[in-house]
Amino acid sequence: MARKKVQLQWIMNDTTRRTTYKKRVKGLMKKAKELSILCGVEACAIVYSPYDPQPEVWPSPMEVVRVIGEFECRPENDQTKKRLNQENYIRQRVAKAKEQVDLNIKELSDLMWYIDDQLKPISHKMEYSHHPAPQPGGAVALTAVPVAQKTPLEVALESLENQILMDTAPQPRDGVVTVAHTEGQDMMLPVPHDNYEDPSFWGAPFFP
Amino acid sequence: MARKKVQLQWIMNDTTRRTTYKKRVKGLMKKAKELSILCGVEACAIVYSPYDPQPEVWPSPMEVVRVIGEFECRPENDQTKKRLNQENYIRQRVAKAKEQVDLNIKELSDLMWYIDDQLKPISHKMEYSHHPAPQPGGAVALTAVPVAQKTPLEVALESLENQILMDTAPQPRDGVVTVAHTEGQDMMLPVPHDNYEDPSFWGAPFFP
DNA sequence: AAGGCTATTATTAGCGT
DNA sequence: CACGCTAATAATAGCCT
Repeated sequence: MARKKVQLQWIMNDTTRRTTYKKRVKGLMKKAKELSILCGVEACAIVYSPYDPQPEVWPSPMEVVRVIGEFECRPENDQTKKRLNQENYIRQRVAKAKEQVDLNIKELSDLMWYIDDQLKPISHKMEYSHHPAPQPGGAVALTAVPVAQKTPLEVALESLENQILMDTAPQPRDGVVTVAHTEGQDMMLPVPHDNYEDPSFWGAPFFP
Repeated sequence: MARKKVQLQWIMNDTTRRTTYKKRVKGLMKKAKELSILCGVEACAIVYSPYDPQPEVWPSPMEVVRVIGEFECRPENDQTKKRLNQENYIRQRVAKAKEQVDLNIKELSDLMWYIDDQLKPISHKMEYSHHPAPQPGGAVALTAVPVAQKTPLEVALESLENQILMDTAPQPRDGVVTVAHTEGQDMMLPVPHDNYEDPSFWGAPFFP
């Protein structure tokens, strides 16, 4: 839709096709995301292509599998109607948001724990006292201190972030291969990060 | 995209939401079809909604199942693991988690604001002083108080939750039909939480 | 190939029927 | 509610770096 109207047919030129693919996949995922948010519906999209080793998906591989499951089982879902109640809605919202926050905090904690673990064999002499291994679900907040303007959580997060980055940046660590993952909900974030190309995975080096 | 720019957030008005849903699902499917034809790639889209007993799919139920099959069988591609090193991974993880937490907190705040707004016309006499409308990005944390064992955030969340439920439960509110939608970001966490069905949900009444 | 940058086309929000 | 009609916004093809 631009400069020239394009015919709905396979694009012969390789470069053009690839470029168009990249642009449109992005646009499609955005549309899916918008539909989901605007109308509060579940949705998923999958696109295979010779341009990416992994299929492009939305909202995430995991969610796709789940949504797919529902599709394949296709049982009458009158359950959806049960949600159409304001009270339940609110309850769910609160519960979900709470879980999310807890999970994110736990993630940070575990992440730090993992980093500590990774650092030990590298530098036994280091003083770790400045950032004791976080206790699942607690350590993060414990580092929080009263500060004007900023919330305790923000302070805690910044502190945690600084520690992690400080501990990590200095020494390059190989052996543990990792990747980024694509995220759904990106559109929610003002920051640009739609370009992560790799789906999830991470064998799970640190979660028990 | 028309007449007026719409914010990326759950549409409160039932009629409007349904109308938008119908239009956008159609548009999404069209986009999927175009992408598939123009670039010669396989793709599929599934959208569940309380408006249709059967999910909206493209290209066809049968094709969807087939495409899905490929996706589920897709083995991990080790090449993707080599793209990023530990440091970048960590940085991204931290940034992501931090953003998530911040967003979730803001969501709770806005949710409370919304509830207050909804309650006003119902009970003007109520004393809202016990839970002042949250200030975007700050109120939640501000309600936190030092408590042993629990983190300030947990306390704040519980407090918020109780207030919301307390204010909501009593009076049934209809008219505002809602549904959940699935969100991505789950894949970030190696911890098991496949059971969360509607993470974020409610677009973002707060994102600029 | 990966990003900007428009000129254009495509999509669609708000209305009216 | 489903449709048709536009005004506006959004997506993006073709170029250039």
